Amino acid sequence: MAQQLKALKCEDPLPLNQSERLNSALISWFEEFGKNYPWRSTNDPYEILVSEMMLQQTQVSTVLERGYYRKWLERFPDFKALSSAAEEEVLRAWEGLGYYSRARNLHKIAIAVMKDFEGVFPSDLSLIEGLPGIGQYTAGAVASFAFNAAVPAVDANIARVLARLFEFTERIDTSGGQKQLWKWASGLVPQSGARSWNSALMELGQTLCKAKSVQCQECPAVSWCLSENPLELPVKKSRPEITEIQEYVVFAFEGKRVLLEKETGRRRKGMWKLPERAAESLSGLNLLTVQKYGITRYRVTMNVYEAKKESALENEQWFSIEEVENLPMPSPYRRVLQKIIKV
DNA sequence: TAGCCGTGGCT
DNA sequence: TAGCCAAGGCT
Repeated sequence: MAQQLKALKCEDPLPLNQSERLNSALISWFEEFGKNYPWRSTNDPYEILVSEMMLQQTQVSTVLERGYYRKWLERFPDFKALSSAAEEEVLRAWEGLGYYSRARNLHKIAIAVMKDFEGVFPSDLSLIEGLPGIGQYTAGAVASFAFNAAVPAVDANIARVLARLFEFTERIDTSGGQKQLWKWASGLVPQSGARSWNSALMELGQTLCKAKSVQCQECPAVSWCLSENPLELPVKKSRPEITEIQEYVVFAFEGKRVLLEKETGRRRKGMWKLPERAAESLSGLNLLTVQKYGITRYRVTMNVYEAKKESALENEQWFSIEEVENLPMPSPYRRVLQKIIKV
């Protein structure tokens, strides 16, 4: 049967009968083995959008088991509630998930939905894709999951499955590679049942057709799969080299208040952290603790010094312990404060 | 296009 | 263990 798929490597879409048989094999498998995530048992665009934003570059277990999704929906149950929240509270609810622009964009989307769409999330793909923080994947995911629109949604899982299914040996992290994957995905997505189809394909990549391991003998698509060595696919450029850097911050605690600095740049914007200082200015101060963490392509060693008589610089403010608990703070700094003052 | 943006789980 | 990876998007 793999030969039949081979014929359509160049010619898309798949011959109709093959496409339908693959579809029904996948759907049957998904109905039997697919996991019942909370966002799979709702049609609410808001609940689905929240899950999609949280799941960008983030594993399901993190979103689910650490309670982010449930707590978010309790605190911000719909677009209206989210739109009227302060950004600081929105970021605090996102704390620990990383990529904080996702939270700021989700907040902006809620405001746009209330202001520009009369509180109703648009079902039109191009309107969805025009919202901040929503690209081709997330637009396709929300359109198909919430509205069952017959559109593809190629995430890392589906990209891997398709690259193997079609033995695609070119790089997938280029515009050409992406274009090919989306073309295959468009040809395969059924006119009715796109919601289940996209879920099933994703689930396959998540459970059987994983990056580092495969279970082809369990795979419902094995008869169609052209890949001889699935673990060698997909092909991507390797990650940039990790650079070690030092970070020098102060823990200034006076009159039961802590000095914090607000991030204003592109990185972790809107989050509060321990104030950064030049290394030379710290001589003579007591080194309280050292915290190592990674961020993007850096391996950071954070050196925390105990400051005396510190004065607030630009973007710096004093906060009580109670206030600190409600401020959004990147995980490494929260960890340090927890060690020092149990916040 | 390639670099950037966080964090934690997995092997 | 240390690198790899994850329901990506923006610039």
